Amino acid sequence: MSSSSSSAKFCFNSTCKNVFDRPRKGWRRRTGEFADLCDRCASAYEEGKFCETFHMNASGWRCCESCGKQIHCGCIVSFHMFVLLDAGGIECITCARKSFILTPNPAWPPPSFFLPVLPERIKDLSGKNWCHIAGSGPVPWRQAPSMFSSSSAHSELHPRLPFEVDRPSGIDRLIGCERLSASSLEKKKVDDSSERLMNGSMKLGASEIVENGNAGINCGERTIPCVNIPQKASFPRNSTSNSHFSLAVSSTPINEANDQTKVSGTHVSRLTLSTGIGKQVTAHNGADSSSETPLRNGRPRADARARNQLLPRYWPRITDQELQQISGDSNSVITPLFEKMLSASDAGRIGRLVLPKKCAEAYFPAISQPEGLPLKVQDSKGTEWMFQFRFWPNNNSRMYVLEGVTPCIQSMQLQAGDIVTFSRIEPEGKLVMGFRKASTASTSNQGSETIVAGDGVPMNGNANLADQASPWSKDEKSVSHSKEVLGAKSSFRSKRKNSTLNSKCKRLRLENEDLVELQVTLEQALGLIRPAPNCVPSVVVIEGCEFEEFEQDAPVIGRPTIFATDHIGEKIQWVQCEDCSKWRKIPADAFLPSRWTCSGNTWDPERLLCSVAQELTAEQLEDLLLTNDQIASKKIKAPKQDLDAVEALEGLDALANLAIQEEGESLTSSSQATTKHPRHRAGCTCIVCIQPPSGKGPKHKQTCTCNVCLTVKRRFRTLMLRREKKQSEKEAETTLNQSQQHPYLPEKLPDDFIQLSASTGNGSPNRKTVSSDEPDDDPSRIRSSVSPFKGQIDLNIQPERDEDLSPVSDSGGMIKLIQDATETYLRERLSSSNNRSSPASNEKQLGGGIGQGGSFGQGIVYGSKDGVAEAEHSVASSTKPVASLSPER
DNA sequence: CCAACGCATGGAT
DNA sequence: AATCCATGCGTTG
Repeated sequence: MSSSSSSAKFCFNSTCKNVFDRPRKGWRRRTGEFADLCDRCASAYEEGKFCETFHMNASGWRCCESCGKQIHCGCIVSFHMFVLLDAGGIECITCARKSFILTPNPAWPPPSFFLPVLPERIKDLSGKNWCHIAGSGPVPWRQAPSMFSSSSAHSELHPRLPFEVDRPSGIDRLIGCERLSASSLEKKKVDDSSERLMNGSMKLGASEIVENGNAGINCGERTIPCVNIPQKASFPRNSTSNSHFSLAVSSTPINEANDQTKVSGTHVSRLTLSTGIGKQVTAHNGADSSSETPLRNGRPRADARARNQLLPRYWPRITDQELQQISGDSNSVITPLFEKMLSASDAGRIGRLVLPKKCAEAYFPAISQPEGLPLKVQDSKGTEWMFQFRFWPNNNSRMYVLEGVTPCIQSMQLQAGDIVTFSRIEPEGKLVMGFRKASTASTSNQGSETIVAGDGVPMNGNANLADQASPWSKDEKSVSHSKEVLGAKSSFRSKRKNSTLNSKCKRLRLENEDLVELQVTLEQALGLIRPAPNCVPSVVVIEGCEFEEFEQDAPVIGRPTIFATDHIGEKIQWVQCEDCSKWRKIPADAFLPSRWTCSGNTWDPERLLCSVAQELTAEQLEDLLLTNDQIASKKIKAPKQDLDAVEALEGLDALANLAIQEEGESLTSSSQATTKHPRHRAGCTCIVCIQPPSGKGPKHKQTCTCNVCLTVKRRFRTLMLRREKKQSEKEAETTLNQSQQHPYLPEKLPDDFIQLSASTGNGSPNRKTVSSDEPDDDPSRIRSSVSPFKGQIDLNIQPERDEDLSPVSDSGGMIKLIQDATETYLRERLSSSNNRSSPASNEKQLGGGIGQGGSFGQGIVYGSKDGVAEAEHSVASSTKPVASLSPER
């Protein structure tokens, strides 16, 4: 756009236009080049008087909320000299540094984006290097806005920057939407800074305007451009509209685009989408800004301030698509408020969604009584839900919860780890709840996936809002069908959460990438498992229930289908294409691979392509899914008379889930524990996830010798042995063993232990049928073990926790189990003279490994059911040893 | 006995 | 060190 740089012969200062022979460097432009200024302008710039000199009459002068210093917030020259406050107003960079503000607008870019850079950026701020700030590196959202701020003065002067192009439309749109009140609009004029926020930022801006309304005006006297490094800005005054900034951004040239990206994480996605022109997207953003504030909620400005402190994890990262889906065709403007990853509790049956305090206080109605009040929330499909927004007194504080969310959660098929987003539709002010499934990869049903780039920013931001590939229609009833999710695979990473997964993290969180959107009943899951070729599964009978056990080779996992009977009474199955989500009819006896697409529909050549419509009408599908769900739930409840059996079922269910998941993608070492509870994993059916919150669910005592526990023990042992065996075999092929006795081998091993090793180590018994109390399952063995662990099996232990895993504190039999298994493992290794690992490593296995808990826990021990699941899972997919259990790995 | 309620606890930030 | 918030769990109906 403008000529400024090197080749320019005219002063870049549009108000000057002097011709010069030897340009002097001014501020850095977004392109990375420096504005070439004439001597006079350059001097002014260098002296920090540029704005004062050239923009005195321009709008955008504001006072620092802290020190009162006046700053021209409307131009590029000084854009980095201040930050926008969420609550409105601005703060000069000096004060900002002192108070560490940079709190992102809730509706803004992912923290990951800016946070890390923040400090540096601040540093840069004082420097006149725009590039650093806007161009090359992440820019704190607050500043970002400034880039787009409009300085009334300037449009005429400067050649427009690329990103300015679209603004007008944005503005129009904004106005059209009536998002901004007259006053706010007016303020905009005066108050550039507030206006220019992009996306989220824009919202901010808007809010600021509304909230502080006068922020900009306060400074009335623009006389004293207080700020530091005046640089020249060049934005058309119109650009003020908040919303538009994002648009503008999108149209920006590459460099600038990049900058933008950095500027606003959230936007990024939008920008991407709306590359060409600001679309509604923009509108959304912009709109938001205006609406977002406390005003709306009738909250005092103080609240707004509080919002500034929203934790990054709650920052909404709604994508354009999501926004569009929410707003549909309407002219509504969506203001993303916040988002939250569902915890096990949130997603459980309790029906209580814990709301981040700050978010609740900032965006939800103020409530003074614990009872709170009913809150109507619309989902992305337009369905309205009524929740009770309330709080519990907690530590002199409050804990806000949304009660009665179960139906909604189920409707959206959400699980722990999924993310719910709260937005507000403007101008109605309605709350909208969207969601983003943790898994994305092939979630065809959603028609969108959210891939998170390394930086944590959704790259193609899609439809988080659910499977509504369709524009929202108020009439459309959202129906939950667990089946719909069956094909879902998880594959996206959430960098955000990664940070919490370090070793220090005792409670593993559900990582998006690990999430499995599988919700199948035991039978469904088992039905998906078929014996591998040439493998005869043994059958385990637990409390009258028979379960196939694949001890030799991992079973084959099939794709979930829904069995039904067609109109002519013929038994069929319905299966959902992983790519297009369409449901296809296949023969009842067909067994599909876990990943199945229309192209595999060999039974119906006419429907080999995803483009071909599905036979089922929406209604039929709904019925089908509903029916399926009902059947599934019945099946689960049926055997409830026997707790143990139930436990087993649940465990197996989880196992099945895991197995299925694994088939889709290898299990990462990280656990799929839900947000905070190690026992909860995708598919977890523990008390929190599937039981009432009372905490009275059945638990297994350490001394429990129920069939479930025994089975767990046995299977785990089997798993370990099998794993070891395989590994040994592998190693044997490539390595000759040298060591005879491992110095760290326990001196004394139970006799039966050895037997066990010998018997199971060489080959798994191919039992046709085994009862849970078969010899090798003898729990007494474990109890009598010499192991330092005195505890009995406690299926409820939290293996993830170091303390639980340490010999000293171990209270769980599972630990014991692990210990035994490990010993077995070592023993076997030794006996087979297959000693490849160094003493040290072995030691680690024995002690450190266990102590670390994380390792074992992740792979094997989780609560009773999970324990079973894990073990089973491992057995089923014997090729997938638990990471930590395998020293060689 | 089950569910739901709501406060308490304690890990994480 | 304070606060947040996920989950536990006692209490109540």
